[in-house]
Amino acid sequence: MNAERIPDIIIGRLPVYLRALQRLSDKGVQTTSSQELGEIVGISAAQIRKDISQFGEFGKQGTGYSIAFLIERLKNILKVDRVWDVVIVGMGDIGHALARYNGFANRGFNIRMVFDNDPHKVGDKVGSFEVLDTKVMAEKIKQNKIKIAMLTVPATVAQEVAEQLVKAGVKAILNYAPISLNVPSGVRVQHIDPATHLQRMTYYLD
Amino acid sequence: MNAERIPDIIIGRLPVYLRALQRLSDKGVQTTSSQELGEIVGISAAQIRKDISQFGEFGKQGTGYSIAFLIERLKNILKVDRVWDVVIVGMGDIGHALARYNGFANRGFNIRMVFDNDPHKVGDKVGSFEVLDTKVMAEKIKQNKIKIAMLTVPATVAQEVAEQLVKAGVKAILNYAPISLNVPSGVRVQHIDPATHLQRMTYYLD
DNA sequence: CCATATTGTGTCTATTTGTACAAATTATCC
DNA sequence: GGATAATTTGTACAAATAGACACAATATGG
Repeated sequence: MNAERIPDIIIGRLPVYLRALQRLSDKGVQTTSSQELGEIVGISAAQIRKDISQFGEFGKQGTGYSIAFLIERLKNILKVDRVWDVVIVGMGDIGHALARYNGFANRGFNIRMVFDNDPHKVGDKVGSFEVLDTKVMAEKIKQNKIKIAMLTVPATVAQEVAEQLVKAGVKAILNYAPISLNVPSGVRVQHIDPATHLQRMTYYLD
Repeated sequence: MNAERIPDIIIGRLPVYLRALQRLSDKGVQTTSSQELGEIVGISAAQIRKDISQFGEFGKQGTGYSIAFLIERLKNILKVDRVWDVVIVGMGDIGHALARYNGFANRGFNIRMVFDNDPHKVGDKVGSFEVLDTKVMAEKIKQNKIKIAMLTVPATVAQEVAEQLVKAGVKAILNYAPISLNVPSGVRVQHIDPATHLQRMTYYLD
């Protein structure tokens, strides 16, 4: 294992490899090559070999990679060989969809609690969760030492809520609000904004 | 205007700048600087100046950038100075949320039709849309010359549906299914997968 | 008219990707 | 069963891309 700092761009590709490998594994495939994996995820074989080799020699010349082993290593590297508790803040349509999504469990995440500030929603059931009041959010997050939040509140309050989350100890925010969040260093943010993603593609259309 | 090919990494930042500028504009601000914009979006001022200057000299030394003008230029560059028709395929929770989301209209996109293959859903109303049968999807897309689709179907059928979309003339797909889509060159794909985004952050947590 | 602000860009440095190949493994052939 | 061909990794090296830095040139404001 190389002790040097790994560039974030490589870290960003690992979950994509992992997802493809898990899919292969589910189909019963035992072994793959950088070539095959590259074709699946649309990345050059050399790139994949180089990315993986940052963390050790996981492959075998002539044979390729054991899928089960590589999955195990990637999960360990990405720290998803454990289960992370996650909260969702904002029970609008997107919050609803995320709360009911069953794709988190086998990828290292457990939705633990969901919050909203609307008195009409607090107490409602969404999926298997009872909506909790944002007033008790900081307290609950601290109590349960939760480090990850998905933020699905309106843009107007997103920055403010993000600050509450950070203050309560959250270190990673998946932000669905269409604004750039400002957070202290040490806190990671990923942005999901469909319009932004679409605008990134229209440049290439006629 | 520079005629050279612009790197995709720069194109990817422009929608983020645009979003921040529109937010400033909504607040009534007239002028900004690379410095200020950089603080908002978390990118260095030099980077922003260089990105913008790829397309022309839009700023003024000593003063900064006229927000209205810069918005206009960025919209033009990203080709969102027009309105793009978009279809949504898959009326599960995420499809529902997108169909009812009102954040597309003022960012260059008009949801035109929504599809599902479930006979129980076809004919239902979702937001202001009547759910159409996937059987007529290719035909409708061709008829209306639609170039952009949001794909919110289960992973098991996502590749297959993507191929139908491409065959019908779609050139840009926003993919919510947790798989890497394989599409011909000339077709753009952006992936939105919350678990993948979360896994990109857990690496940095303790 | 001087102090301050701010752009656009040339230069340098760092990062990222591509290419090629030795080394190791497996498959095939006779 | 031994020789040969085909795979495939990990990495050294080269090329390409991206980002940081610095500053001349220009604008504004008292």
